[in-house]
Amino acid sequence: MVTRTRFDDSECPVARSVDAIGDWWSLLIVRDAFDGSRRFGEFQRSLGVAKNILTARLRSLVAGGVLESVPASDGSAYREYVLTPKGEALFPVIVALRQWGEQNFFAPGEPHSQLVDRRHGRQLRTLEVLSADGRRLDPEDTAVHKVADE
Amino acid sequence: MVTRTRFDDSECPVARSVDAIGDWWSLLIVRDAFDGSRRFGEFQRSLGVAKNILTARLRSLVAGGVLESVPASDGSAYREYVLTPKGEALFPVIVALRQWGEQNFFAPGEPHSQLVDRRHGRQLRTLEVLSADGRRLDPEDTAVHKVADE
DNA sequence: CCCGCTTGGTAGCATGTTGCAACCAACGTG
DNA sequence: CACGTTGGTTGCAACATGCTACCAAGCGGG
Repeated sequence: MVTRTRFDDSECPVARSVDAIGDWWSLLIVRDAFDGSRRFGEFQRSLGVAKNILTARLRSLVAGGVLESVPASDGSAYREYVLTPKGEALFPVIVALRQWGEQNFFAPGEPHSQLVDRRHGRQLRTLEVLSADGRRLDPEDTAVHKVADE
Repeated sequence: MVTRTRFDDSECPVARSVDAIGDWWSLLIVRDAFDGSRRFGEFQRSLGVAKNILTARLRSLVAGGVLESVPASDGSAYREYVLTPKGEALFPVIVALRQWGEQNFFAPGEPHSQLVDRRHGRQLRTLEVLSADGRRLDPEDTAVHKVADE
């Protein structure tokens, strides 16, 4: 039952996101959810995480509105964990992490799982940060505009 | 001295990224680095993290090639921590987390720090996952293509 | 309906990690 | 050259993690 936020500078959206996700395991759970995992056992086998940890993480993701616990799709009495719309909105986060990993932690030609366009089976385009008028922005082209309720 | 990776499924780029960053504090350090923080004390004041933790995180980020320790820019004998190219490549990750936070954890009109285009001071466009030919992709339009060295 | 296997957990304990506070050395400034 | 600042290190207490054992509720077959 975590009520207090870990990071005090929570007017920053990045800190709130980080706090809402919880920990790295949670992020990998979300990744697996995007890949089609739904059942407790699927997550557990895929991640190799201890069951009590998985229990806690699933619960906190449900509490945070990222996952939702629904009746199993196969008609059994068990439950499944599926992404809510809020959880689905994490898609760019996962993709960004994936692309960063692909580009920085694999030797050329080293095998790794790949996220592809289902329609043509081709790799995705690398994510780009764009301005309102569509220019590509690098970190130095941006600034943090403090506060301002707008 | 962490040699072993925490997550065994490390043929997955997401897991490798997560492992390279280390923990959430590290990600907030990177965020602050994008915002212009360079000195130990700046990170410490901005994050409110214990100094021993900050020491450890800075070291592991340097070891991981995300940050680099350089002589201070003001001519003093102190050192500064700046993003390497690999660290700068985390930009989309931070932006994605920021946008997710903005869109899901703030009431409309609630104040929060904002990342803007330095040229016009306007908000950024929301990140989009695109196929090679430029179509916008939702999670269900993609699939994980297992292994395959290519 | 009963027996055994699977699923989805909980409980207890050892170990690792975090956070806090105190301390400290090197730097910088008057 | 004395004193505040910067950038740490050390030790310890508290908490989180991971492992293993255990367990109850499905569920399937005979």
